[in-house]
Amino acid sequence: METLKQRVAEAAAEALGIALEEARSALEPPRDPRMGDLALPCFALAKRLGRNPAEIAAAAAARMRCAPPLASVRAAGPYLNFAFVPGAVADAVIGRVLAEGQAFGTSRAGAGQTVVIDFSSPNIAKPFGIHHLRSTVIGAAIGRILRARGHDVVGINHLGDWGTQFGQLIVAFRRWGDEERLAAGKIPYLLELYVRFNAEKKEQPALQDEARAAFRALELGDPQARALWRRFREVSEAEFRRIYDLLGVRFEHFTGESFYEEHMPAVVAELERQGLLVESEDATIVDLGADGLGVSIIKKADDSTLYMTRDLAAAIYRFETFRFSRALYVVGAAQTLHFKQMFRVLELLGRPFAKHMAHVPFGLLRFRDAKMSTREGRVIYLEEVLERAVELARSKIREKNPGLEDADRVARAVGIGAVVFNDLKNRRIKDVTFDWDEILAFEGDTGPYLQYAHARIASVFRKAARQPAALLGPFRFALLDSQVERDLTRAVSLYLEAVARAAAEHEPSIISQHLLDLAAVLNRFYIECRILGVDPDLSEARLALVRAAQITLRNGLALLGLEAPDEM
RNA sequence: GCGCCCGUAGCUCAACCGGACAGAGCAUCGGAUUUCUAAUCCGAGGGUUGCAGGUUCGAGUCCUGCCGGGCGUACCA
Repeated sequence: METLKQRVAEAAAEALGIALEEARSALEPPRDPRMGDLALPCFALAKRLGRNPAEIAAAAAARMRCAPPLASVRAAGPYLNFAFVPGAVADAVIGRVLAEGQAFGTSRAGAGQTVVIDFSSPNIAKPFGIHHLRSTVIGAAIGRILRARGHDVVGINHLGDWGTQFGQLIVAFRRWGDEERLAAGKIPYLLELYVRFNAEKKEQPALQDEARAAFRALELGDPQARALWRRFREVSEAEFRRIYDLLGVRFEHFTGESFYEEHMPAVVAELERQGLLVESEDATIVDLGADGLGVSIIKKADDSTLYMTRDLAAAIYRFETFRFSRALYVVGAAQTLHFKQMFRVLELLGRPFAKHMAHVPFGLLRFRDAKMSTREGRVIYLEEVLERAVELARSKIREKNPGLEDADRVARAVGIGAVVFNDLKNRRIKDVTFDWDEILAFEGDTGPYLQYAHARIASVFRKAARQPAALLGPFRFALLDSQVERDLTRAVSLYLEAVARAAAEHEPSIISQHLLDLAAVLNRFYIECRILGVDPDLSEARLALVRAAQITLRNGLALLGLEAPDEM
């Protein structure tokens, strides 16, 4: 495809009298594929020459020699549209996809660059709720996308395992807790204690002081407090790992905030040494008023730390450990100010790597009845959502494909795929409203829709009793000149661009949207074109085409964290 | 109050550096299955892109103001 584009750029540059590079960068795939394979808008040139863009396009079209692989050059208003001879695009793309297989879509663009991604990061002792899905799934997808671009990716789960809330839990457990019930009830039991604490706090405000004191003791290393805290952490981690297994999410580092505890004093001392610390209202702060960022609290009035202190220590630690060229924080948009403050404080500390850190925000999860407060114990467990989705997938399989071997595995892939894709489908900054019907949908723009398109192609190969690997060519791609066939070829070739953009923008939805488009064309093709039982050359060419589309779908789904079963 | 984000069809959303008639899914209605899985496909209706200005050859996209919603705004994360 690149060489085809190069050929057009050369011809266009000559006809228009512009630089080759200019022509190259101006060439774009037309929005409507019926306009051709490439288009060159003449607006910029028209402006420079002070002439009408449509005239320029018309004149250039008349002047251009049109030799294969170029089939036609047409001026359409201010656009110069190019179409290749039938099969030219397929020749350039399909063979490559078949040869590269699961490497199709990967590159070495980011080779030698380490990217650390902080994502998921749930709080221990609390349920892994549906609201943790976003950071987990978006962060994991960005990690896989960057890895596909050749980056060294370090995924870090920055567990919320430190802070006043553990003081609360320690107090609650001492007052009302029971080890046996903890062993049996796990996180829901811890949640129960947490909820009770928050309820009783309303009657006895002194409890909050007690909790603060308990956290203070924890920070000072009180053995009893430590032991309880360790217990909470164990219980939580075991449950989190189970969820990550279901989602297929892996971390290179599974270290919570507490890990940075010992690194905090040095950071505070350095802030002090550089004269950045100010006492204010009994707390210790960095004043960022000059930057319009308010104040950043480093230590509370009682000298205990906050998450800012820990995040600063973590950032420095991560740079010193990984020498990252980029550090990403996949954290909700509500924390934008926190990260702006943090990056600024690091700059003030004279850490140049601050410029290579970025907050990758995403929109809030909201609920229709707006009463999903963890403090009140109203939570939707992610595991429950996943289980329901898998159960629904299982019943669909019973209905549509009763003989399916491996139905359990497929039900898991499809059910979980539906939930995961639902969160990656739209631009991450959009808020999402939790809706059972939507998250459990298997039709329309959904994960199962993509998986279905993939499975249909696998089914064709089964029917033909052909091993995809035995598809050797040469192929007569010139036979693939209907509109759907060209559209499908185009959708496959545009995948590369989608991955590149998704990586650059840290935006998995660009891939999601492209795959939806690809699957839609593929399904349309499937209805309109017979693959088997037609002229042998045509059949081979179509097999190659759908195989390429299938590989592309599978690779894209893998980047998003979805499996692509061969049958469903 | 101030700051940031969002506002596109009844609902949920697309629309790459501003560019060719703003596209999908859901829902509604009507159709397609002796042929490779109907978790699919085809068709129909449905839009003053929140409002008002501005910049530009050209604005859903950029700028200003306003309206609506959300989040944040000192000892939670």
